[in-house]
Amino acid sequence: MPEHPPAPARPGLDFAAWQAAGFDPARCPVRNVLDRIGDKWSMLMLTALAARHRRFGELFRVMPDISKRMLTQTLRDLERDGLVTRHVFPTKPPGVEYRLSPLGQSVLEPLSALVGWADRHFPDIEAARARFDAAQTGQPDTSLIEQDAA
Amino acid sequence: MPEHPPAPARPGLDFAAWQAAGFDPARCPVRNVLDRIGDKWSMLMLTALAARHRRFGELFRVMPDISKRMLTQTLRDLERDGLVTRHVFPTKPPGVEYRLSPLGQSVLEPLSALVGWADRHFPDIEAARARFDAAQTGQPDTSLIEQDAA
DNA sequence: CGGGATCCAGAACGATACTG
DNA sequence: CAGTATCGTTCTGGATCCCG
Repeated sequence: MPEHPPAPARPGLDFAAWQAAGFDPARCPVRNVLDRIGDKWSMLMLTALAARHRRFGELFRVMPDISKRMLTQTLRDLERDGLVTRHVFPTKPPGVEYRLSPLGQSVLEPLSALVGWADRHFPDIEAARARFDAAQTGQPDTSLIEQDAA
Repeated sequence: MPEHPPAPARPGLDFAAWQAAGFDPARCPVRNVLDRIGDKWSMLMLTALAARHRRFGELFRVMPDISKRMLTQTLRDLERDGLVTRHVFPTKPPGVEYRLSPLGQSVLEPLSALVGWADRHFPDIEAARARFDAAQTGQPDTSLIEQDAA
């Protein structure tokens, strides 16, 4: 395999125009959204709430290794961003239920695309990591040095 | 049940089956992938390389507020995972060029879906944040307390 | 049961200086 | 030009205790 062309500018992607427009580092939507769902638990939380609403305690069973602190905080943050709604039942021991809002439902679609990609290509990534790490401990493998500049 | 249905289990989403299968917390593909592109710069880096390959110095211009350290580290991590490839030209001052690998190209599609969602719904999120923060500083707004348990 | 408050360890990140 | 090395800071998240 010689090498892939210098990036064919795939159709349907407006990345070029998007980032060439010169974004403001601070109020970039991608930053804002990624800072939310990019943390350790938010994405898992959204998938946990995708099928149906859950009680606080239920979420512990679904997410085995989360701490109570992070469970609360993640839910608060998602609630603040309008992705989940909180419903309190003033019963004997109080019960609290969390649901995805319509906005939260709408993020499931792009999210499922990413999850699907992760599932399909995770073996590739693991293989790439193994190759890379092996190349570091062994000889540097200079086979991909180019011969001429652009 | 008078309120909106308990999550209609949207078509095309296998979240229920996926997370109900009882994932292993450690080797969960989502965790692994999110730990990579979920950091501060990886996603921006991928979009910067989407249109065409770039030199190291070019990436500074595209990403105004990244530090040299993080630029290097992010590129290394992406290279390790096989998403970008590194091409060295042994010219007078050495030149290094970064490209998306085929694997890296393939992630642009789910990524663009997420970026598109972020762009479209960012106003909604900002509005939700404003509402939430206003409710905290003002009176707690108990209007959404339910009247009966499940 | 469903939290909040506090403390602390480690990871992520930025700034700076030095190198081939 | 394209990094590496080191340091210091900030941020994240886990543990623990307390409360209605």
